[in-house]
Formats: sequence, C-alpha cells, structure tokens
Amino acid sequence: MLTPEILMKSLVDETRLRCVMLLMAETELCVCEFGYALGEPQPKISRHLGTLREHGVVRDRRAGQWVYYSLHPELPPWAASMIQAVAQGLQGSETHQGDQERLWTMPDRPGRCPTGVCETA
Amino acid sequence: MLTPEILMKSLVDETRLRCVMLLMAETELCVCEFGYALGEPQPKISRHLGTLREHGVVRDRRAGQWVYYSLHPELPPWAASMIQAVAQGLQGSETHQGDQERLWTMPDRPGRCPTGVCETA
DNA sequence: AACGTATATTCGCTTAAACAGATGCGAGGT
DNA sequence: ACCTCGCATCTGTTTAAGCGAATATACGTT
Repeated sequence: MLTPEILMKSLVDETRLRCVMLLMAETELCVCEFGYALGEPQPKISRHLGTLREHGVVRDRRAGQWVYYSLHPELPPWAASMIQAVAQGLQGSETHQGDQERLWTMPDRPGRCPTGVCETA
Repeated sequence: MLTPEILMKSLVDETRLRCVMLLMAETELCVCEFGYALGEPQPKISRHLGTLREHGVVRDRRAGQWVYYSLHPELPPWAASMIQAVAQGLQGSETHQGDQERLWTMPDRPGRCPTGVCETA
C-alpha cells in the first residue's frame, strides 16, 4: 500500500520525478521515450521505472516489444494531490520543460503512426 | 528559494516529517518539545530542525533559552498544498498520532503556564 | 564568576541508494 | 534458426546522508 513516506522516497530521486512529471502530461510512455526525453541511459531509466512500479506509483503494460508506463489508475486522492502540488511547484522549471519539448521532437515514437493521424487498430 | 526537490528532500527523512506534522497542529514548538514528543535525543532533533530551517521550510525564533520553531510563514502555495496532502495521507498513522498524544501529556511545557490559563505578559 | 539548562555543532562511522557497464531475456522479423 | 531491438537485471564501486557520542555555545540564575 502506498504511504506518504513511500511516495516521498519515490519522488525524491530526480530521474523518477522527471518520469512522473512526464506522465502527468503524456498519460502513457514507453521506456525508450523516457530515455530519449531525459537523455539518460536505458538501464537507468528502467531501474527507476521499476522502483516506481514496485512502490505502486505507476503501472506497466506490455505491448509487443514495448512496455508502456502510466500513472497508477488507483492513486489515493492525497497522492494525486501531492503530485499535483509538485507539478505546480515545477512550473517553468528548465529541466522539466526541456524533457517535455525533447519528447515532442522525438522521431519515430512507438505507438504513433508517422502521419500523426492515428487510428486504433 | 524553496523548490519541490528541496521540500521532498526535507520531508523524506522520518524525523523531519514527524516534526513538520507536529507543526501542522501546534503552530509553534521548541526543541525540547519535539524531543519529548518523538522520544529522540536532542542533538538529533536539533540537527534536523536545522536543515528544515536552511531549506526554508520552518522558521526559528529565540525566546530566552528556548528556540521556537514554526512552519515558515511564507511557504509558497504549492508547498502548503503538498504538506497538506501528506498530512491527509498520514491520517490515522500510529507514529504521528502517538507523537501528538505524547506532546499533550508532556509535563512543564515551556511557554504554557502550569494552570493552562495563559496570559500574554 | 560559576553553574545548570536549552540548543547547536563537530567527529568518525555506517548504511542505503544511485551509478556505469556488462549481461540476460523476450518479442518480432527475415 | 538466427538476428535485432526493447527492456530488465546483475556486479562492483562510489557517494550522500543519517547516526551516536562528545563537545561547544548561549542564556539565565545565583
């Protein structure tokens, strides 16, 4: 079960915080997208997403060779509030704004068709 | 300036979190009161209150031989929200409830007159 | 000035956690 | 069957941060 102590531990690491903040805007991302946006090596990203999953902060879903992560759908209200407050405090942060923009310019993002007009198969 | 990263670092330590939670209910406490409520040695308490002060989470005020700590009066809104969310998530927590009650039963709390009816000199 | 109380700081040690790099594993594609 | 790609895990090392114990400082009292 998720406690404030655990959520704190989850978000105190910069890499994990950046991942969670990306998920606030993008709802679902695969490991390589995190890696590209943060400019960090894949094992590092994977490890941190793993601890976020163990802590119950995010959820993962396998789709072919990709694993998509999203915020856990059953976050307790206080946890959602807390993450929301953090996001608000990070408004205009260079780092997080940069992550966002880098993600936008990522070529060949999995799950998006090249034209940008996606149909649900 | 207080950032989410710093606030997170502040609250990720259990001792500091317990102190801040006490300050949500009591508004102002001196070091010995924290020590009594938490049952922790004085140097430990002092050190953690020191880092909370450096981080801008709390403020201190000297009154004679006592130093009173309170939440910083100019906490940014997102920080207040975050602390509020944490407090909500800790509802019913054994530890924090215990701290509260132990404080209540502390004998000879400085600043309170023995009768319980205090006049402002 | 000497003492007691309240608080702060220093020191050496220990431990938790992050890191890089290498390797393992599963899913597709040819 | 082989190869590639995306992801996970392992290993050994490094570093940040908390701890207890001792000591220092500040204040008030006598």
